Amino acid sequence: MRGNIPAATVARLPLYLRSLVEVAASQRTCSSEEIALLAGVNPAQVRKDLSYLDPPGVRGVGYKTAPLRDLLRRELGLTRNLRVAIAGAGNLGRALASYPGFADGGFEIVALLDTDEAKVGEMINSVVVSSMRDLERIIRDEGVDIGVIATSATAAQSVVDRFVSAGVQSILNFAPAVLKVDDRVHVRRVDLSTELQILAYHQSPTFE
Amino acid sequence: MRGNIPAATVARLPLYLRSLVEVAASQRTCSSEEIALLAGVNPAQVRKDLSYLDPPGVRGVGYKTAPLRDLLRRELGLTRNLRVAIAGAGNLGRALASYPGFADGGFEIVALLDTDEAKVGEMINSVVVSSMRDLERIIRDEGVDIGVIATSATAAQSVVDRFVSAGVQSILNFAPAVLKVDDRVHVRRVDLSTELQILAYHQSPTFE
DNA sequence: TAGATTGTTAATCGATTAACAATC
DNA sequence: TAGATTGTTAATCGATTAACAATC
Repeated sequence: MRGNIPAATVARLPLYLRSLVEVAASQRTCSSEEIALLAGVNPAQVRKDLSYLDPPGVRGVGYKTAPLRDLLRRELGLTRNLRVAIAGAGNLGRALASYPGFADGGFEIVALLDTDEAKVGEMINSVVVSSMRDLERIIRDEGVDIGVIATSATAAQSVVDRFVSAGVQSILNFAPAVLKVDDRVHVRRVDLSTELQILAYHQSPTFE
Repeated sequence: MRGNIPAATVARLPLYLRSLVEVAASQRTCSSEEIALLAGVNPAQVRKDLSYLDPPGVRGVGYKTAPLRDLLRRELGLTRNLRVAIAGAGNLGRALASYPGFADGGFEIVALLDTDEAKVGEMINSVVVSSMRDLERIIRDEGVDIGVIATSATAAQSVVDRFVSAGVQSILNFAPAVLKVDDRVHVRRVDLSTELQILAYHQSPTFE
């Protein structure tokens, strides 16, 4: 049942989970149509996506809200309290370390690393900045599951190489760079300037 | 020629542009294979995508680097110096205001808004924080093209409604919420906790 | 039973890519 | 001319969604 869920479906599961958390407060069951409305997708899409997970759905009634929410949490691995290290304690790294959505989702920021020794020892949202030199030791000692790259584009590749060598298999990359990694490593790219440029396209004078 | 470019193609243009800026320093021409390697996509994809733009390609030789770079800049609308307002001067809003990739891409942050009057007047990267109450006036006076939502999820919908009413047609949403807007408005969602949750999926014990 | 909604199939849609003719 | 690489077609692949049988 696992491992063959399409990537596009996996990417929508967090959206469904958010919708269910919202609905769970007031309803014991909810329909694919309600979930779809909150998630901004097609109801058939919701049913198809959920069907991969053997969901607690009852024909003619809907999905049992709380059990479906819990199923999604389990499937996404959010019951495991994953440990996150952030490389780069610049403005972005600091903002990420303080981002409430991370802690809410069961993620724990266990390290914030920077090459600037002047920043080492500084406290940001109850995480102490460590030296980038200690990256390997920290990953091992802290049992880091996920690495976040909030460094410059030039530093990004070497940092990700060190993360991967030390055993980190999941990377969230905020640096404006395309990282080259082993096929087994999962990289997700969040590229702020790319996003703005895509919006800029729709602003072009010739458009519409 | 414009307006019928597939969304998936548009989303890759910034990646090609970045590759070309890199290559332009040392090469007068470059092949689809070189661009593909740097952008992390298939060479046929590159040729197909560029073919929508009537590119400066020469069979047997490659694309003329500088003209192609400039064409991409024009197509993306980066020659227009677009004006950006950021709603929310929390950690994320501040980090965005200071993000070098924005200024580099020809985007100008012209406003940073917050409901907290204590923050009003504060200076962040040469932008003064304004009161959220003045949103409509600022959008008009400053000629804002793109709105960035860096508020809480609860405030996001009302802020985007005000942006849209005031004439902003392009929105970059960092709030963990699905915004409901008119079809003509372009919204791009950057959801940090969703990205982490997708990575978490690949960390699940049952996976692989 | 009538009404509702899931689960699933099959059709549609769109995006990716292999292949190759055009041509520098 | 031989070699290279674009531009484009057609095949493939995968994702979305309409439709409906199953069933509460």
